[in-house]
Amino acid sequence: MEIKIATWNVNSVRARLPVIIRWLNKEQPDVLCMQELKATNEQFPFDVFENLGYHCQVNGQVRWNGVAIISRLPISDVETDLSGFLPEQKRMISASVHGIKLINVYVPNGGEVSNPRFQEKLEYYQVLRNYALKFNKPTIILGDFNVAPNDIDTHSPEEQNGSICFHPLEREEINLFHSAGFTDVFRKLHDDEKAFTWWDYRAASFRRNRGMRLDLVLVNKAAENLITSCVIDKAPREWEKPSDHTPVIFVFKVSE
DNA sequence: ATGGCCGGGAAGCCCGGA
Repeated sequence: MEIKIATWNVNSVRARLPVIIRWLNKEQPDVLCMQELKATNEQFPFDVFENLGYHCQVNGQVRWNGVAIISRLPISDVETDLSGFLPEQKRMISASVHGIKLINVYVPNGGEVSNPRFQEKLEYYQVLRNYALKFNKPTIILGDFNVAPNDIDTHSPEEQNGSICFHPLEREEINLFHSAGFTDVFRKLHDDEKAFTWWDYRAASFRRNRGMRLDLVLVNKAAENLITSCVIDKAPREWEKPSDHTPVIFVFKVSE
């Protein structure tokens, strides 16, 4: 049996609802992890997704942030507390689906490198890593990491080096995930493909393909060899009223 | 060749995003 899982920063679940529905109908994922809901739990359109056959687990807040897991398979062991870190910012929801631990994250952007929020962003990676290491089962951290890990993951590495989402200190945090046993599965399966998941709304960035690969799927050793594919679906970035991010889809093979 | 956006909540602007 194969489970099709996706991650997508939708940039407002309410503004994006027609695009999300169209995409679910096209791709038929078993699980979709969403970030940047920009909605409270009360504002989340449960009925729409439930009518499409999805159970919904939501960690929302007013105006900013917010994450959700929707799944056609049963969801259990839901957690929304990331070790007590930044409790007022709803950026994480984890759950078990068919024996797999999914940790859905929206890492802080950090503002500018000079901003105090940048240090908070660096700390977020460390807290997330320690949180992920506590699960003794196939574990997948997926979502918007707000960093392009390497030169190949951004449009102009020389010009962007040191700026937000491509700072050496941020990229080093991704290396520390690797040291902790987590593999960037898209990069493992496509070692020389320059592919992006985000393009700025401004400056015709999508048409000029000035993007970054900010949305990652990191898997531990117990999960690594069970993933048979991982692709970036650029299609919904071309649709009317798109998110500035596009989905990353992977397939997980399970027994029975 | 170049680059001028988008969303929410409160209010007719501001903050945040990356």
